[in-house]
Amino acid sequence: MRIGELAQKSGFSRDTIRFYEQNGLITSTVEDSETNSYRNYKDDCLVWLEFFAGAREAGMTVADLRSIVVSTAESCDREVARAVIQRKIEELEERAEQIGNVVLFLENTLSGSD
Amino acid sequence: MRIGELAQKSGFSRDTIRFYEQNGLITSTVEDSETNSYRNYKDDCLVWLEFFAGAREAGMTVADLRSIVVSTAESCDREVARAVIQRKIEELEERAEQIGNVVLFLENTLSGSD
DNA sequence: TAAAACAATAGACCATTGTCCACGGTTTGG
DNA sequence: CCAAACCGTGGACAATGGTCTATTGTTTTA
Repeated sequence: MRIGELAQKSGFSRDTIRFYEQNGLITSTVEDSETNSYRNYKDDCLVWLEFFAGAREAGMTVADLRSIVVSTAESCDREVARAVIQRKIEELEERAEQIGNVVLFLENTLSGSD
Repeated sequence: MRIGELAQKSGFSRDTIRFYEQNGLITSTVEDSETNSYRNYKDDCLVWLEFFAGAREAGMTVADLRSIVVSTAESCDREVARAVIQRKIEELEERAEQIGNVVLFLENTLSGSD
């Protein structure tokens, strides 16, 4: 599919998709046979983008996402991928714990304001 | 206390503390009686900074923190403060949920890579 | 009392994460 | 066939969250 369709389906702007592609988060192909230079995106780009949306919300950076994408690439060692992802999971769990602490602090602030 | 002590105790750099102060996250006083223009920070600045450290980790922005600080100021209506903080708590809980989703996706990626 | 350590201010500078714009080429609908 | 809609590229611009430097003044300490 072309970028417009991918943008529409994923909810990201074309600019953001190009930005992500420039940063190695997704890849596309350009058919030599074409007279244009339009990029073609496969369905798995959409799957990744859907993941990215949640992951960014969850506080992962573009660099984090790139490390995950790279680690899951064909060429990559399964164990390496496993380690990278496991590390990210741990970071997220730490973050979730931190959120719990902050919520407690805020709830305490609320009850203390009585 | 002065900025150096606050920096040492809080773990933030002096620059960051000044940045936070410029952005209304903490306040200080300058004694007229002093020959210098050194700022004095009260103990509650340290409490706030400790909170900020966790809150930033949890994904809250400086603007978020300012809204909380402002809402808890003496001059502010208790109900307004309550509403602001309650809203932030909800945002954090949404974020925590999002993190849960991302972790699931990643765990799925791991098991799918077998 | 002199050097070292500390402080204030202002402004430059940096990475991150996009967005917007101008320009020129391509495709598509009517 | 023509206009509208689409695409690519490159570069400017912006907000966020700091960091670093230069300059000048103050305090501490040996």
